[in-house]
Amino acid sequence: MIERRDVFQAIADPTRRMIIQKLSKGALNIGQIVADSGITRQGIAKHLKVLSECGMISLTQKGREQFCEVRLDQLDEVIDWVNASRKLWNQRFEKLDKFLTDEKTR
Amino acid sequence: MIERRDVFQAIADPTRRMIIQKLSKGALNIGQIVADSGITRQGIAKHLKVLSECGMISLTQKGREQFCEVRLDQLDEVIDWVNASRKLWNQRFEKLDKFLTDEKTR
DNA sequence: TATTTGTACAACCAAATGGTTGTGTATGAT
DNA sequence: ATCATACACAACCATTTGGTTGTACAAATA
Repeated sequence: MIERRDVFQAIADPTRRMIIQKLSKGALNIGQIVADSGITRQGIAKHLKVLSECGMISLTQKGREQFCEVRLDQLDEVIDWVNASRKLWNQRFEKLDKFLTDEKTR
Repeated sequence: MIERRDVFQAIADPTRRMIIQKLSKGALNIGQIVADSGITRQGIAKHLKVLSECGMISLTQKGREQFCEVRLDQLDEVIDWVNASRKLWNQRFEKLDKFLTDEKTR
């Protein structure tokens, strides 16, 4: 089990998805993310570390506060993968179709 | 840590993504999935269990063979979540825009 | 019938995960 | 100067994860 750190893993955890949704509404400091989350600041910090390592968020120091901004373009990788799977799925019977067409016209 | 079993977790693992891609080209039995995967049949079986519990694949007994078929429509949930996040992101400055417009027309 | 094939089940393992508490340390406000 | 705030770092913990080996068994095939 190598430590994987990619967007798929980033969005695998419900708490991290919650964080992403919160940040989608605008940048927040850590305390604001913690508020009403039901888990400790340290717990949130760990999730932020993961999100940061995946390039899903960027952090900016501002006085004693740390502002988090989400980078939603990273989610393109997920969309791309899903679309690739669907493309394969749609092409799945093309070979058979081609074979049957050839059969008929031969 | 409650045992989560959802589509996000299903696609979090690279091996499971590989399985989904393989199955996107058409149904396969377990042996065919194992071939060239680099991991043991038992390892694959565990991943198939997860995918099955997430509703990502359906299994059909056929003699002594077990055929796996992928259910790509389950991925809609992922697409929906990504789109929802992006919508929030786009709406993020609407309130501010509205405020500025009101300011100007007052 | 004997053997190979396709699979299932159980136990085991190290590492990762998702939390916690406890402590220290800057920064900003009173 | 004091105190509250916002955070970082470390240690700890139970559970999950992603594999492995080993054993057993039913279905095809020779």
